[in-house]
Amino acid sequence: MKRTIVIFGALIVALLGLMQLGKYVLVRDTSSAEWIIAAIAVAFFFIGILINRKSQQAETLKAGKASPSQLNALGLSKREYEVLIHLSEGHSNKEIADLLFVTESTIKTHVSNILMKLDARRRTEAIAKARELHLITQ
Amino acid sequence: MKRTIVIFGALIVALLGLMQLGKYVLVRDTSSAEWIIAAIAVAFFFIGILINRKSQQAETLKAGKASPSQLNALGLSKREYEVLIHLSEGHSNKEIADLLFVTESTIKTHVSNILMKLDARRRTEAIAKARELHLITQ
DNA sequence: TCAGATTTGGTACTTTAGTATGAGGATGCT
DNA sequence: AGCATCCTCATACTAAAGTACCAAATCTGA
Repeated sequence: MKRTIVIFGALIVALLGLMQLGKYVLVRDTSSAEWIIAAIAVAFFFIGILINRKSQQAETLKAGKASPSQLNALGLSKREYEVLIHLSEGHSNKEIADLLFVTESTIKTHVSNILMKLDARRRTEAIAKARELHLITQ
Repeated sequence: MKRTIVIFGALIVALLGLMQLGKYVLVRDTSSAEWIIAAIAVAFFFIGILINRKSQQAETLKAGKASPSQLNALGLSKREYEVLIHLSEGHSNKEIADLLFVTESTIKTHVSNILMKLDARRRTEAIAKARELHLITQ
């Protein structure tokens, strides 16, 4: 999260720098100014998507209702809990990977760790145990 | 998804329009050009957030859709329902087979039928849907 | 700032799950 | 008795899941 702020700050600085550059370019060549503005617009468009994506991941965590102490007792990390939630929703490893913007490999690692920590041999057993422990609501 | 493309296209057109406007403004006053660029950047930043949020809302909608319950309506047989219960308890096909004194083959057939009738692609998805339909308690 | 935990990702396998298809016996309804 | 449905089981695959190790980049708490 800290890194996001740093990156965003750097982008602001970069934008200001571009503006200083623009002072000399814009007055001379109007057609190239169009491209610079377009680039800035597109860049910020995607930055908006990225930042929003980050914050929505945080919301997903808050949505699940498990106390940090509970997770701590089991040794489940934040990310692992997040995967566990998607698991209980019936998603495949590939689907979870796409939802969290990582590879299927990563999800397999997380799932393996979840199974170990919940002492389960299958994802369905992990879901059942998580429900018993009230890690999952509904 | 089509609408997203249309919206994005409209934004591009709007950007081009702004540029045409910029041709007359920028060349005259350089300091105001900075503000225009900043405004465009900020605007696209939030547009990025909005579009991203729209697409995520659509996914959420698809996920939550409950249809009329009861076994009969779904066409689930008694035996299939029995298997479904064991499924939700986290048992493997082999374990369920032993619990019900039949072969794993038989359980596979039952599970396949359950998946078809619940319109699920995985046992975990079937469990999630069965829970939504209150076929499974707790 | 440094160690330990977390997150991510890969390769190479083994094991379960799930699909498609067919088929015989049991059951219930008319 | 006849027909539909259910339950059972099998074979032969394909597709996911899961295991075991390893490795590197990040984060976090002292």
